[in-house]
Amino acid sequence: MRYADRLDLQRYLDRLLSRSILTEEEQEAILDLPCHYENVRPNEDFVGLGEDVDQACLIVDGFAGRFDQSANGARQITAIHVPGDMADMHSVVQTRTTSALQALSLTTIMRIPHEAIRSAAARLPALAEAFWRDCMVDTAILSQWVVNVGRRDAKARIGHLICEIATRLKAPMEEGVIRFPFAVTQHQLADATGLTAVHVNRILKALRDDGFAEVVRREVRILDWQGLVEVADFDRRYLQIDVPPHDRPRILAVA
Amino acid sequence: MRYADRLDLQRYLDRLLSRSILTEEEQEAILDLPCHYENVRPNEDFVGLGEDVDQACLIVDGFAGRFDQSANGARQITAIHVPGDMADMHSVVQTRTTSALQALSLTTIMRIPHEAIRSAAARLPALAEAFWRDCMVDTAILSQWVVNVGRRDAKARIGHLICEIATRLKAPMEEGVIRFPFAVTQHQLADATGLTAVHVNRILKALRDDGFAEVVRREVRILDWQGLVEVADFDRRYLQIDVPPHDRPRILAVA
DNA sequence: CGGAGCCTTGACCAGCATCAAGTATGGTGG
DNA sequence: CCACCATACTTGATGCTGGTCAAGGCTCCG
Repeated sequence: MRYADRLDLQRYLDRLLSRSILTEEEQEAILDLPCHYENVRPNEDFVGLGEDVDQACLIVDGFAGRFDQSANGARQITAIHVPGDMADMHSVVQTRTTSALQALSLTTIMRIPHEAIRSAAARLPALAEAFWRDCMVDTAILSQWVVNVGRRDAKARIGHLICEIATRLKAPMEEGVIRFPFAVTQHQLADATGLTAVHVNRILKALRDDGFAEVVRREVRILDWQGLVEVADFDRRYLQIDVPPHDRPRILAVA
Repeated sequence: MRYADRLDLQRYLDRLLSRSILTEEEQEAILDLPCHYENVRPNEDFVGLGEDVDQACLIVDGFAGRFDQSANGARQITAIHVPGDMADMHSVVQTRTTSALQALSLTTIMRIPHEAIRSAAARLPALAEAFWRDCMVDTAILSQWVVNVGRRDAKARIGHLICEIATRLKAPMEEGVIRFPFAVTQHQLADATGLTAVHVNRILKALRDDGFAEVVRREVRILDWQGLVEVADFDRRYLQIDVPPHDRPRILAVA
């Protein structure tokens, strides 16, 4: 498995480079991070709530959810992480977790010791800046989730989530249809949108009947992207994908 | 006004010090930040949506809301900032705003040029770390807001917000009652909790009738803290106030 | 003393939750 | 290859939480 490391880290590096400017040396430091792989079964926590962690997790394959619990037992997913996401980079500066990370489907993760991330960030402060910036994109996404559950009706909530994931995965359109694997249950969709599984089922049916999108066998198919974007009130700018280079600030001058 | 600067910056520094370890030199750099004051009237934006900003805003007095808009015109407040908060420190690494900042009541802010913050962070990387960490606390709060609007009923939502603000303000208890000024309208409370102003009014009445808390003339009075905490499902740990020093990681060794 | 904004209350309604029962689907062991 | 089981999905009936619409009252300020 050792050979795969750099390929998977490269995907994370590409993510960083889409928003930050890094020198050769800085890029190399990312690719040299030590790590080890782990497979996580569906509904299994790989980071617990309230734990002290000393590793960060990169999603290699599958989907992970960030779970926040309310005391009455109701679960709420506050983020969905896709391959290439560093799901808890923030743990580097905040080791005590305030939410749990759970695999939504069979998921492969890479654990990277904080120690290695910290020493790289200390040696090359521009890396710390890139990490910080990436965390803030997650925050912008989270902010939109508050809007989603706070102000949109059920159809728009589900539609918005589908649009968001499709955009983050850069799912391509083929013959007018956007497809991507999305192995999450309707119950998990409900936990992400603040609805019940029964109502999610009805809404998916409505989206299918209206010809917007359908979820069949763990795969999403968007049949009418423009229409879905409209009912979902989706505006991709908050995701900050493809920030033009001249809009990428750098605290430290390029060496 | 020049003399007041350091006092107001000291409040922000105290905030940083409660979660990060900073040397004398680093602390001095915070207190030396240049800034200028500004008064903002209620419902006035002091940072617009989609703008490119080159200053960060510290709340000196009053309350500010972070507004995210959905296309159909429904407003959602995604964060409330209290005095001592740097409301948009994240703009240092992300200059294009994805949400607006608006004064909820008559508010005094301090604008601090990014240029000064960046040069301090570049010279003293531990400051960048402290800023990053503080941003992540805001993210943890945001995450709880998703739970709030997604999974709690109206009474718990309002209760939780009141508990959160009381805790962040460190409002003291006097004769069994916790009081603090909270000059926001019921309409703004509705925007923060994903409810309507009419329903907020009814819920406030219910909280009053139940003897938990009341909002009179722009002041909150919590009569039964334990009871309110219980109906609101409030657990203050996520706010990360008073992190013990040994739980404050530092990427860079103390000089 | 008048007006604007905010608060309050009532009547009615809709979106989503809840409860319940039945149907696919996929994995496992024989 | 099939029988079985667990999990997920589907659908219907019913009701509650919170939205909508409307009208009137309070408070502060000029």
